[in-house]
Amino acid sequence: MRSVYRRVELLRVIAHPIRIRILEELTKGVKCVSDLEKFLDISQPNVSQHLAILRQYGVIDYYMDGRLRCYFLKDPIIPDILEILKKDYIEELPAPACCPVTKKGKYPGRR
Amino acid sequence: MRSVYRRVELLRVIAHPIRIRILEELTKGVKCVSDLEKFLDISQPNVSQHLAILRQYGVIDYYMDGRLRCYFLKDPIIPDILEILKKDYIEELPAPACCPVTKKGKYPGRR
DNA sequence: ATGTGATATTCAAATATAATAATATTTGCA
DNA sequence: TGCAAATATTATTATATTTGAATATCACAT
Repeated sequence: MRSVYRRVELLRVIAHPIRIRILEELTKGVKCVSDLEKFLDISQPNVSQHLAILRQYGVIDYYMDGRLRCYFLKDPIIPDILEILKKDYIEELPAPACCPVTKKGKYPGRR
Repeated sequence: MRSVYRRVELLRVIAHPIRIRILEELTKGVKCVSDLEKFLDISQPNVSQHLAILRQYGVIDYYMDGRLRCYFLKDPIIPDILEILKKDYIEELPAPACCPVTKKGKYPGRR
């Protein structure tokens, strides 16, 4: 069982609007830098910077096709996370049984 | 279907080692600030700051029990994310069929 | 070998985030 | 009413992240 805390780093890397868009795009298939550049509508160096970060943490990788760098998803956690982010949660979690009551002795395991 | 990008903000909020620990602890049940303070072994104001951030984004909420603020999980996405973070992924994603080949015409949907 | 297209790297400036220290607020109780 | 426990808020400082601009690299074609 992998430590959750080693994965927090991964979350930080994913938790950026541009990088999430890159990852979503890559779930659809291989993309080269200039395609991502058009899709994201940001500067080429900035695309490369984000790709470098994602690659540095093992989230993505690439292969060469001529002079194109073809990036693809590598970390299998990504599709799972993206799926959860898309999921529609309508209900909040059930509040603890004691919740609405503001009296003593209602905090389980204390007092 | 909720927008992924509204959720990126949520990811950013979660993607912090202390806040992840708080959330993990809260999956086990209601906790008050001083209990979290002991558990996390950081200053009380810092605990409150992290709790404030989590609450601000609707991730957690609290009820009062005497002078205790009893915090609990509110956003139902949290247990799902924590579960995925704990999951043990052994295999990388299958590389694209063209991957090892470094020749022209291997980038699907291009050239 | 040289030029060009595709992409990466580096640096600096702007901005955001985190932790610490100090102080304030709130609540129950004597 | 006034004190103390529990918690929140604010300001400050330190650090990290993001972006843009400029430049460098690398691979192929000529």
